[in-house]
Amino acid sequence: MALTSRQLEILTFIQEWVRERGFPPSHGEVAERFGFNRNAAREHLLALARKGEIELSPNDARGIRLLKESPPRQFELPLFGNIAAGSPITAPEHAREWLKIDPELFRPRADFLHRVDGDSMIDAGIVSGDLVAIHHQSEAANGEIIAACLLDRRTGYESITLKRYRRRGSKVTLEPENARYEPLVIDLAREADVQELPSFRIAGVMVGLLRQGRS
Amino acid sequence: MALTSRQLEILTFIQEWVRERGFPPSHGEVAERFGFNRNAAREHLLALARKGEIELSPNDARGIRLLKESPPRQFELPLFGNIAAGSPITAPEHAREWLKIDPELFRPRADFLHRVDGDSMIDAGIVSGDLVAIHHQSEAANGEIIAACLLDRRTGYESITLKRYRRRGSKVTLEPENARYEPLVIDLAREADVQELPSFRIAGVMVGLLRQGRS
DNA sequence: TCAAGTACTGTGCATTTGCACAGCACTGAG
DNA sequence: CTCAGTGCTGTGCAAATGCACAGTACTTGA
Repeated sequence: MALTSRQLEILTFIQEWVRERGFPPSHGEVAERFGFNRNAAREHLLALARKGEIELSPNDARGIRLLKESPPRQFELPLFGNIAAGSPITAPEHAREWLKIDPELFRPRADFLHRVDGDSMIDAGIVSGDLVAIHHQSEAANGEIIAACLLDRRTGYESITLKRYRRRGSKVTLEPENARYEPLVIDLAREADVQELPSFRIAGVMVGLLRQGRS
Repeated sequence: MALTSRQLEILTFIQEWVRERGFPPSHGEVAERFGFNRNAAREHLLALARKGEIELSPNDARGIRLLKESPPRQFELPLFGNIAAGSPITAPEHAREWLKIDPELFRPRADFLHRVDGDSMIDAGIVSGDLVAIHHQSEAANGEIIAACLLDRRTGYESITLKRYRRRGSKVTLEPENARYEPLVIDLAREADVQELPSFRIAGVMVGLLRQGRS
């Protein structure tokens, strides 16, 4: 049986409510949202139940179950910007936004996304604006693309850049994938003593890429 | 913080309850299940909230949101291979596999994924093995990257390739993004009469890209 | 030994909630 | 014209619900 436009409005409201809060609204909350009586809300719910859209559990507060499109609560991944103050830059609180994407889509699991800025990795097929999926780990194998976390000692700000990682002894090379850019060389031994060079740590390794757009 | 065995029991109970009924249990229902006081249930819920397993909405009946575990059903997209018999190649039945990814992650919505084979689009940052998200539509603007569906009249097989689309009058050019490859030119006017050239249609336009892997 | 955390019982209370019953106005089909 | 269905208002109530406060008992790490 087809829904009226009013009933569809109410069904949509319930679906959104469940997605945002994890539990269904009460009669009163439906009524408040649409500016009508609690009993009107109840009758709408009964109508939606008659039409097979929802199931009502009698006498139970918020006893609404969505039947058709099971509320698609999805996995989400935090997207981080380039710069953040303090430690650690990849804490969930610093997330700019959350994208609905299953972390298990990547192997190993992705822990966060990082938006690429610039063309320094273009020869690896990574263009500006791409979202790189990162698995959080503090070590990497030679040749892997990593999210490197660089600390500017003067300002105290951390920034994340994508680079290909190579290490020989205490010398770490962060290589761009673009002939027009120079590799960054960091000596971990010197780093330990002197406090002048930008400190560096591995935020994670690249496990995938997401591009949103037509080109 | 780790959960105690009792807390895990209660968390599992809530998860099962939500899966079976579509809404969370009340304090009293938790208490009834385990045979203890309503207030004991409340304290368990507070503990689970402290430990980040759930989120409690104050003063709301059944105001429990499950944070960690997410119910199974997610949006999925069909992944098509390169070659398929008969028409239409992008029918869901022909899907090789389904990936858990939200179609609404892309704008406009993605309808299917296509695995890229070869390096003909490398200058657009699309490498072999990438999964290209395609929005199903039969027309495209000049300069857009499309999934072109080519029909081999001799064998009757269709194949999908990714190309940049340009049209001048009845002449359609499908351009690779790699200097080492030649564009494919199709004359729709001639196409209509003669039956020798490979027929072509637009399967959809590219709306995004997904790469699974470290490089 | 002390403090903190876990794991309960027990009481009481203001609010919320589902639900029932009584109406009213409008619409579209038979 | 009638009837069923939709879409509301308004009142009232018993039960359910979250929550605060007061206790008790056990365990565990400092």
